[in-house]
Parts: sequence; C-alpha cells; structure tokens
Amino acid sequence: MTVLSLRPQAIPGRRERVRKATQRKADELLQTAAALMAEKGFEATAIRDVGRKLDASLAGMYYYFKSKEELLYQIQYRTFASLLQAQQQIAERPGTPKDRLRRLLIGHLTFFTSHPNEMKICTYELESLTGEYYNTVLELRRRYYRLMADLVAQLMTGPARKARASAHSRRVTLFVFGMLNWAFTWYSQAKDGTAEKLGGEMFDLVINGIGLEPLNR
Amino acid sequence: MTVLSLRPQAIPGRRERVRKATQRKADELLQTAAALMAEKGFEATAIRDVGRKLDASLAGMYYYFKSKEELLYQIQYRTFASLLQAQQQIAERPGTPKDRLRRLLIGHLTFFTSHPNEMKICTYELESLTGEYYNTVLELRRRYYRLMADLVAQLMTGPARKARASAHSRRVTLFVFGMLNWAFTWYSQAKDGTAEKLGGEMFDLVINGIGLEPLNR
DNA sequence: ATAGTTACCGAACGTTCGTTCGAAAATAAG
DNA sequence: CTTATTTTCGAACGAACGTTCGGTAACTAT
Repeated sequence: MTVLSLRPQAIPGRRERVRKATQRKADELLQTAAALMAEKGFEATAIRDVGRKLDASLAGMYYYFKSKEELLYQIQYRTFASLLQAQQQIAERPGTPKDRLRRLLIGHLTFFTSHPNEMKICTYELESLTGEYYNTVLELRRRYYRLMADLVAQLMTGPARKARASAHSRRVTLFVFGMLNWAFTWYSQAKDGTAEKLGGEMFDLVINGIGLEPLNR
Repeated sequence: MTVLSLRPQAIPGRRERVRKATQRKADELLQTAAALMAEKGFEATAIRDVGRKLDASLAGMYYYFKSKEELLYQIQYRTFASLLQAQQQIAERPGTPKDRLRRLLIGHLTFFTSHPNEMKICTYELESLTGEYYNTVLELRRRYYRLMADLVAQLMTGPARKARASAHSRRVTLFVFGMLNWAFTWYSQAKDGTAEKLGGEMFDLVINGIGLEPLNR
C-alpha cells in the first residue's frame, strides 16, 4: 500500500502512521509530476525526472505510488473530483439558468487558472489510462459533462421550441467545452485578464453571439 | 536522402528515379503512421508497429524517412499546407465577411472529416517537434490563425465600434478555434450529420448566440 | 542477359525506461 | 537507550525503443 492510494480515513489493520510531512511530500510530488507531464506529456515524462526535480531517488518514488499509471490516475482523479465538487456547489446556488451558466463558465476558468498543469493533463491524458483507472475518471468526466449539458438544454428549451433541442443542445454544450478546454493553449493573465472577464466574454458569445445585430434596446 | 524528404522536382545530381509504386507506398506509410499516432500518441507509437501494420520490416521504414521526428514533421507539414491552401482559396472567393466566415468554418470541418487522424496530430503533437521542424510547422499554424483572425476582426469592427476590438476579437477567434479543434474528441457522422450542418450550427452560435432573444423579425 | 540502381531486410547496438529488491537511514514509541 | 515502524536509496533487471549497417532482393534500362 503506497502513500497516494491511502484514503484519508485509514484502513484498519494496515499502516499505523503516515507522517504529516509525508503527506505534504505526496502533495508536492503530485504537483511536480503534473508540471512535468503538462510540459512534456505523460509518455515522455520519466519518473527519474520527477525524482530529480524533488531531490529524491528513483526508487524512493515508488513509496508514494505503485505504478506510473497510478500516479497519472491520482492527478486526474483528485483534480476532477475537486473541480466537480466546486462546480456542483456553484450550479446549486439559486439564479436563472443564464446566471448559473455564467457562473459555471467563470468557475471553470477560475479553477483552470489556479491549476493549469493538472487541468491540461485531465484534458489531454485521459486516454493514457486503462481499465479501472480509465473508467473511474471517465465517470467523473461524464458527470461534469452532464452538469453543463443539463444547464444548456434547460437554457435552450426555455423560450424556444422543445423539439430537436436535445441533439442540438448537445453540440452547443460541446462547443462550450471546446472553448473552455482550448484556452489551455493560449490563455495569458497579462493579455486576457482575469477568469471573470474571460468567462464573461465567453458567456456573451454563447448568449448573444458576436455583437453584430444591434441589441434591441 | 529518404523518399519522404524529396521534393517533387528532383534535386539534380541526387537520386535518379523514384518509382511510382514507391511514392504510393510513401503515402500509405504516412496514412498508417497517422492512424497509429492519432490513436496512441506520438511518443507511444513505435516505428516497429507502423512497419508491422504495413507488412514491412523495421529497418525498411528508414528508407522512407530518416528519423521518427521527420515522419511526424511530414505528416504535420503536408496536412497543414494542404488545409491552408484549401482555406485560402475559400477565403478569397467573393462574399460578405459573414459568408466567408461560414465557408471557412465548413471548410475546416470538411477537411477534418476527411483527414481526422492527421488533423488530430496537427492539433496535439506540434510540441513533439523541435528546431526547424517545429518552427516550420508553427509558421504554417500562424498563417492559418491569421486567416481566421483577420476575418473575425473585420466582422466585429464592422457595424460595431472599433476601439478595443483587437484584444477582444483575438479571444473570439480563439474561442472559434476551440470549438473547431475540440470536435476531434466527439464528432460522429451518424450523430452530428455532415460538416456543412455542423459548421452551420457553429456559425449561428458565433453570430447570434443561443437563440434566446427572439430574432427581431 | 547483364549491369546499375532502387527498395528492402535481419541482426545488432546503445540507450532509456518502469519496476523490483534488500538493505540502510530516519523517525517515533516504549 | 532500545525497539519497531516509516521512509529512502543504490543497484540491478528485463523490456522496449530509435537507429545503423552490410548485405540481398527486386526492378529498370540497355
């Protein structure tokens, strides 16, 4: 049983203590590994390099995870679970569907600006996972997709007709995810401002499109 | 001098003949390599596997390219050059900025539906190239970006005010590329219809947004 | 047929990688 | 201090990879 695969509530009978310093090192390890994997990709990242960056040995890394794939899984699972929880809270807060969409867009971009490496890995490297690892992360991803898709569908079937809304709103949802995820490749705080501003612009585009037709007021 | 690095017009003094069957095999090699790299990623794709899929030997592959990186470069260069040329022609055809944007979106998606593997590689694996390879493909990518960015800027500074249009239209352009590129992860002909239909929906979103406000007519 | 070029392959090399193992060091408990 | 547990490491293994080399087969032109 390695450090990273331990649940916060210890399994009885196994492993008496995990020192607080070790937990902190585990977090630092995840962060460092995420930085390297975001830069060079999962396959191209060597565990030796993670160890080197932490001034630790190669073998010492295997005290924290039992395989390179589990390391990738832990990064993705923890990141996605954290994002999902934050966004579910945001979605539950009261407001019109419009308000809630705006808050979700800003929430996603805010999370991204604080964890760019981890988010890039969640976006690019799901398919580097296999078996249970893959299925578990995929399920989180699906839950997150539904969160957004339900809201978009609700938004579109409101004042408009209901027929054919499902297939079309699916694509609108995926357009939105495209905008969100592609931001990894270009966002710069200096050029593009805060997540709030960026999310606001994205929201305006989704609701009104480019401001071509003069707003009728 | 390998087969793939030969220009159509032969270099004098080097290499008398390249058989037509060999050119055909080179094309098949690029296609097969693209399929594997699109599925498993560049790093995770072994040249041995490309050879196996073509019923050829490992060493025989090196008659066609001189390094794995050159193989990746050739896939990206040829794909991007072909896309760029097609889209430049489309952009030059007469029409309002709106018409031309619509045609460009459909053109991109049409190209993508005929070359999904190659396009996925162009999107995901630019950073697996280095040096001159990287710079050359990057320059193609920039030219393609400008093609779209100029049109979006023209569209947005038209009926609207001109101030602040530049930084904002940059982001709208990148939103559009996000929608286009993310389609790799979800597009299905059966579910989503033709490239024309998809491009049309994307165009509508960019121009009018979700159809929330009743169209004023 | 034969000579010259083009296309291909078996075998091997050197490197890098993920993973394991046994032992040592560091830390906490009695 | 002594003992038990947690944490770290050096060394090594086997597998997989990109690349090279000398030779051979296939093809073309004369």
